[in-house]
Amino acid sequence: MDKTYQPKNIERKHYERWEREGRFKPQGGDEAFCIVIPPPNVTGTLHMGHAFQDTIMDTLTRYQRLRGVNTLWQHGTDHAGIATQMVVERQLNAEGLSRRDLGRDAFVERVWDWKAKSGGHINGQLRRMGASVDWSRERFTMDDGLSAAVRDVFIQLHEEGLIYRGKRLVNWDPVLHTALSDLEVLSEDEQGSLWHFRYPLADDSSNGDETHLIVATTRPETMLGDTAVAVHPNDERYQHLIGKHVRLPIVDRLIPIIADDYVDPEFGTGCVKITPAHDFNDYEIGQRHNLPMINVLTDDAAINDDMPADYRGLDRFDARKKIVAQVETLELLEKIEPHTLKVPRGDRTGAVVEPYLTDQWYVKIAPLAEPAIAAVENGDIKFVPENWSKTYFDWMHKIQDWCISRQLWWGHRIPAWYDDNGNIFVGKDEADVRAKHNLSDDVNLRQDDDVLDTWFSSALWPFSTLGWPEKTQELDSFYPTSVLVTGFDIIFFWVARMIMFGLKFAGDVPFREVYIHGLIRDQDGQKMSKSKGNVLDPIDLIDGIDLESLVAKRTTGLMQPHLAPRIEKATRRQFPEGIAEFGTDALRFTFASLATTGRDIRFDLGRIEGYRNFCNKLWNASRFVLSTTETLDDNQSAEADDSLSGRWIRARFDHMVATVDRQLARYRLDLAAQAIYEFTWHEYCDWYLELSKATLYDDDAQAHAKQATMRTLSRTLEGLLRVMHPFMPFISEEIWQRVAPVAGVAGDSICDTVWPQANPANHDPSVADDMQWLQTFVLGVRQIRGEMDIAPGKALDIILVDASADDRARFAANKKLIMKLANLADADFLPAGDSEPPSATAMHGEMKICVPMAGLIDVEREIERLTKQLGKSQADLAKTQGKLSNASFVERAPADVVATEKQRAQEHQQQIELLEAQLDALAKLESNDPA
RNA sequence: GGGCGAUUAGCUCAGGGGUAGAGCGCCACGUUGACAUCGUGGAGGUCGGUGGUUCGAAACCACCAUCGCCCACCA
Repeated sequence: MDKTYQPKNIERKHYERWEREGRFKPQGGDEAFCIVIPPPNVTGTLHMGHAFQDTIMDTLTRYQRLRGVNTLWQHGTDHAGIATQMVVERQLNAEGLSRRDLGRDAFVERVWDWKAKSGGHINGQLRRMGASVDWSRERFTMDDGLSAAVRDVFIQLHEEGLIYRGKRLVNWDPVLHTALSDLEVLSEDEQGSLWHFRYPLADDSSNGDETHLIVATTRPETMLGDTAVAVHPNDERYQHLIGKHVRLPIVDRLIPIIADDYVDPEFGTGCVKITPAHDFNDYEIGQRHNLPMINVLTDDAAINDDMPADYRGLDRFDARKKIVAQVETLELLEKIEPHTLKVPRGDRTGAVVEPYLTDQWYVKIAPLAEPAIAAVENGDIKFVPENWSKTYFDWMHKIQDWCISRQLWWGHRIPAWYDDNGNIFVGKDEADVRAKHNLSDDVNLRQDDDVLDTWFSSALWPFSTLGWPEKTQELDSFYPTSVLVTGFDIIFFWVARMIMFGLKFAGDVPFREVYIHGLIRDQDGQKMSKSKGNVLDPIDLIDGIDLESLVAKRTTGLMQPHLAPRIEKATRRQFPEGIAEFGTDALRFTFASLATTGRDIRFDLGRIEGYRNFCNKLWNASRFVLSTTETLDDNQSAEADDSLSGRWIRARFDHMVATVDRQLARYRLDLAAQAIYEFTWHEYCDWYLELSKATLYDDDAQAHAKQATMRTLSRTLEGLLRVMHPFMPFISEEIWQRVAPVAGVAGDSICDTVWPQANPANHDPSVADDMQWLQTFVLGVRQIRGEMDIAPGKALDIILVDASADDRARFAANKKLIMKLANLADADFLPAGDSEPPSATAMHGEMKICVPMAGLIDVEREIERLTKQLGKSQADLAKTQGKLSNASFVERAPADVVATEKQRAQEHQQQIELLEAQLDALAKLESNDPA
């Protein structure tokens, strides 16, 4: 083995072999475990969020697989309608073409080409992450099977009246020329203005003094479509005007003054212009009052040809300026106030979205939402952490009908056909429609141009990927799936819709649990984004990247090129040496360690470096184990190490495994990882491995003792590798293949092993006590050494004073171990009657471990050291006595707590006496010292 | 306007009614036969604030402060 851990030498070969040997396929077993991957966009690349999420899913999957459970991690990709179409359109634009130049069929073909060309990229990256998805079952949302599922669902919902077509106000993206669902619209505060316009009262409505009403608006250009002015029904100022009319400026149309509760009399002037075709509230008011709806815009959000000639074809924002100017010219501009308002933008294009009147398809959601709410309420589905269910409920309880049609070309085309009279027929295809409705061939049919929202097919993912609507073996075995691992950002987009559709079509919940993880942010808590230039590529963390390449990567292809210098500067400051190669296992272990219950996760490079070091530690411990084995005979026949340390490490191993089991069951990968780290470094390496040297390097030790030590050393490591494997698949496999033969375990791959089971025989409290005694002894000597700056290489002579029979027995039993770990040259009990030499002292219960000073130790420093300890003991005693002197504590606290406290007081008291005596002796020594 | 979360060591974060934990960083010593991507020892926190519950609160409750996120139609 190399002296240092080199991840790049080991990762690919193992993955290729696992995949070749089909190790990720379901392998039987009565119990089943299934995760469906949240399908990444087919043309996407792996980002930190994916890498994190995939690590969690892979760890859970490999864990279950090792446990002998029939395990499937179902993989696939999403066609991502809008995102993919935009990518390809951008390419076309670069060639000076638009999708309309190509036409629909050619364009869609071109997207398929693009998918074929770049669709595999993220799969390659998933392999680098070690993801053990079953590649043989990979699906794509536009596969034939999945598309058929989409059609079936659409048809059934339509037949049940749960899908309908209607002319409604929708969120219109004027760049993409498509409707968006509410969820695809993001509203941010932006600085705008509130324009106050005077709307003159109609002649018969004014009464001398009163000549106009003042309305306030943030969207002046929509006034062209105003069909009323509304006031609050109880607003005294305007009572007398309700039912009268104003004359709409510019357009010169008479519009009524109506009364509606919606109006807040406190805001602005208490008069609201009503534009039913361009505002969601106004739309509802328009419905209530039977107002006409006047559309003023085109698909591009320019003023349409029904409007006054001066405005036709003007972009909405140019029209706004012109309207304001004209209103001012007409002396109807009361004032302009600065105003902060929410501006709705499309989540993909960033374009300001317009409420726009169009024909769209909708899912009637309430009947689907009801059982979906119940499933979470009654515990059929559990959110982890639990409080996300509240977020889910909040949204589900006020859920609106879902607009599912998109005016795109890339996606599942809506299976609806129209005849020349506008009748709608829904079916699998044209032939099916004709057959179902007895339409003869001379009836002209035209398929709906729209495609479905991508999330419509995503909603079917847990069952469509398993073969639905066919009744497959996979559905039978794996549905409902075990757990969905996802971020909170798509609870509404995806999780809720899967629950609704799963219950409706697959007859059960799609998953038993939903594990919601946090979002990966950068080290400052900023969201990672290209425009901020703070993106880390998981693959760069695995392979490393030099500074120049990193700078180039972060500064090319920016939407706002002017940010490049700033990004470059920040990157050079943060990564003066570029990014080192950490390897997949270190990255995965970092993600596991960060997988806490919080929402945000700051990705700190220090952590991954630490876990790379951890890998190296494991690597070298394994080198030690293997190199030692070489020098020994075959140890297969040897009994396990039955000494104190051997029994102790086995007990600690069991304890660690139990912790990992417990924490994985509750998705606390961080605590599971911590238990592995702690055991590996601080128990196995720091103690057992060092203790083993006392036997292995001891010329006097019996051969069978060495064999036994060797056996426990190698078997513990082998078991540890199995526990590590779900977290760090590569390094565990690499080392396992070398260690397994030594540990007497057969198999070609660590994937063939089974998860370790605790052995109750390993639990012996006396072992823990004895080991604790040994550790305290060694630590006592080390502390003197450390605080006195005695070189670690200097072997010490010590004298043990006031040792009890117990101490003597324990010392005798473990003398060689202690001598080795504390690096002692000699250790003797003080003969009865002798007085102890001047020493630095460690208290071990009632026993004193004395390091004679002779030439080594400074009296003053020892006094200082013990005084510090004394102070601490005194403070502790005071605290304990404070409690014990409190009558109600003694009376009301549980007996065992009081007993513990009493014992503590006694121990502190004893420590204090010993320390005081020792300090006394040192003080005398010092005063006698002529120096 | 509703809802959720956070506030613990210099930094990143666990924990949780019974004497405050980890990793990184820091200080000192050290190249002893797995590992300097290391070893040994050490320093460092009145657990955001104020009240309350309790024998006991960093933990539970209330309020407050600061920060963050989600949802919502105030023109």
